[in-house]
Amino acid sequence: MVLDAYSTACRPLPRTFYDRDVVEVARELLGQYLLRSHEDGLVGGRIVEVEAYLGRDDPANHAYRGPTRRNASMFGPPGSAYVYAIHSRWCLNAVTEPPGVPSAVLIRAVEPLVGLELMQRRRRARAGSARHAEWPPTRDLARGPARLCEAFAIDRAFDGWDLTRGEQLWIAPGDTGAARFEIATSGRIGVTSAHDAPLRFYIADSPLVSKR
DNA sequence: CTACCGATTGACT
DNA sequence: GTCAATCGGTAGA
Repeated sequence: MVLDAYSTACRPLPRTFYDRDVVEVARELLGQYLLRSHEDGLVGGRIVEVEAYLGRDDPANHAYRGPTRRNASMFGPPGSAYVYAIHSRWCLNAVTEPPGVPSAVLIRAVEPLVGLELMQRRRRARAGSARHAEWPPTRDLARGPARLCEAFAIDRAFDGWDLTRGEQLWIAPGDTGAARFEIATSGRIGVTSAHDAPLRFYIADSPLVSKR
């Protein structure tokens, strides 16, 4: 029945999902669905690329030197969002492990599935008008952590948001049965320290990851 | 208050 | 592959 399928697909992952080792959560977030409801409409897609930021001894983590105003939500409960700005753009993380442990998973790329037109309108709105009508191509709508936030209308207002509420912004179970896809691993993108730590994970055969 | 820098992107060679 | 726009966060005077 359609409604059953819809409500199942939209039920948020529980807090226990996030209350585990950050690397474990990062790998298991691959294949789950990121959803965003808004008065303008619903957008959603499959998470295909993530990075883990460790709660201890990770110099690339924003919380490495202790709590600040910006990283406060990383110290909050598992299942919270940590949204930060870089170069005038927003990026989304899911906070993991018990409160006080500042670990989080950066969502780096989503395969757009629902609300493609709305995503494109939002992306074009920021980029301005001097562009070809086909821009951006569907595969680029949410490929990259800041593009994804643009397409999903995620900004500072969602810093600290409870992703387990199932409202406005949440993550729902996806197509994650064992052996559905292979997970590839690499160093994290863009970081200036701990560049080689194997903490980036992506769906191996996806053409939608932000870099190869 | 000022100075520096970045978990990025888009344009360009 | 290279490079700069652009601005919030942070550290330090």
